[in-house]
Amino acid sequence: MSEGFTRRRQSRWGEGAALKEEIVRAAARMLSESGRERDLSLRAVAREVGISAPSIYLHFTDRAELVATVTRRAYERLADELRSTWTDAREAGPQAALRVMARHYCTYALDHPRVYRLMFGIERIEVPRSQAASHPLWTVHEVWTEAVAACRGGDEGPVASGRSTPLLWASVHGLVAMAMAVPFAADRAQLEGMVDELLDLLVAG
Amino acid sequence: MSEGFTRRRQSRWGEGAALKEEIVRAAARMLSESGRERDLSLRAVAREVGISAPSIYLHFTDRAELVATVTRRAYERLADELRSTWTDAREAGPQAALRVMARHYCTYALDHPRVYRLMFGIERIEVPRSQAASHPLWTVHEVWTEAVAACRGGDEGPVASGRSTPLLWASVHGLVAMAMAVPFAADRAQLEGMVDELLDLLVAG
DNA sequence: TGTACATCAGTGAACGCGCGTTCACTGATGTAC
DNA sequence: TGTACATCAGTGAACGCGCGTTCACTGATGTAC
Repeated sequence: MSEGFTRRRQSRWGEGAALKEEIVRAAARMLSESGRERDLSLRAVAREVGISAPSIYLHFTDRAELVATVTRRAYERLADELRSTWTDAREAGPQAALRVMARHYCTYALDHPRVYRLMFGIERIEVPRSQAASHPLWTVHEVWTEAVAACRGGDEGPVASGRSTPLLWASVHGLVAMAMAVPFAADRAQLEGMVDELLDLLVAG
Repeated sequence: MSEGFTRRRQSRWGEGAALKEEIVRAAARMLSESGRERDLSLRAVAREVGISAPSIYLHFTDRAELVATVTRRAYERLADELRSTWTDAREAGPQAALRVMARHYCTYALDHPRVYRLMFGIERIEVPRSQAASHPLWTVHEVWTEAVAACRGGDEGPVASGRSTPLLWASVHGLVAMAMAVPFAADRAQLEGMVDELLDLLVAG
């Protein structure tokens, strides 16, 4: 708290919660953008917002709660983007819309690798059974399910009915995750081609 | 370096390199097993081996080099396991062998999540073009390619020839990575079922 | 067989770092009279 | 309109932690004579 650093103005009475919003947004921004920090540190977030580190404790019980909040937002945002992409492309027919949506999914992942990693990185954050049903992951799942269902029309299709969504989603995830894991810059055009091919095979037109 | 802690015996002359091997093995073990540490720390590895932390610098220039060495080993080991699985199952026919191999791939990932994450986590470690060709990743790729080629026989099949290996591998990766990312314990039987289904579609029998 | 010396394989203590978190506090904003 | 007080929104300094890394060193193992 010393040198050229713009300190945030204190909120007015009753508006203390505004800071909570600023904290979450700053954390999300830091993950999306440069993300200089190894992970997401309270002190770095505080610096970004222009407050002292302990102020975060006015709104979050600990680091884990902040991370959980940011993660939940990320799921919701991804689901929103997918849904609107799909809705917008809907008039071109379900297959085409699904294709556009899957591409958008990849773009989102490639554009926000740290955020995507927070959601789908290989590091399970166990959750009690009671909370599992309300996990924000399901909002993303729901969008995929709707899109896939619209394509299948009835109950036929190359994949058994209950499995087609997870199979499709996980496969697309695999393509983009592998592209991001491999130690060379991702070739987006090639990735798109493979996603298209995958869709052709899994939800035959 | 204080309490009940068994210190390693010093190597004899000319056998200093033995320690290097011990360090790498300890690091790999720690990743495979409990992995209490957030990541892999030099001090934790030193504790495990029974040496002082600075001793690591006798064999590695820095932390990054140790991690790189462990990672390279992991790729090689995965490739070895896949190759021998495939070879062993070969007599049952290429399709069946590929299936067994893909299952083994999933088992490896589920059994060594931290190691798998080191190899294929969503965190690109950029590498200069010159080293890209010799990246240990290719040893794994090679095994998949051979297995897929054996299944396709000629040039026909549902997927365009050059893409079938990456498509298949990345999709299987997606299934297992998603199973590991989701906040509930993975259901191995269900995963196997999906892998089978995927193989049926991508390398039609 | 004994002793001085070279070399190898390591160690202990310390550095500065950023971290999550706690604590007693300050200062700004509002309210009662 | 002024003043004492309550309450809210935040802060500064400190804690203990484990980390990667550097440095000057020690002690064991071998060799020359």
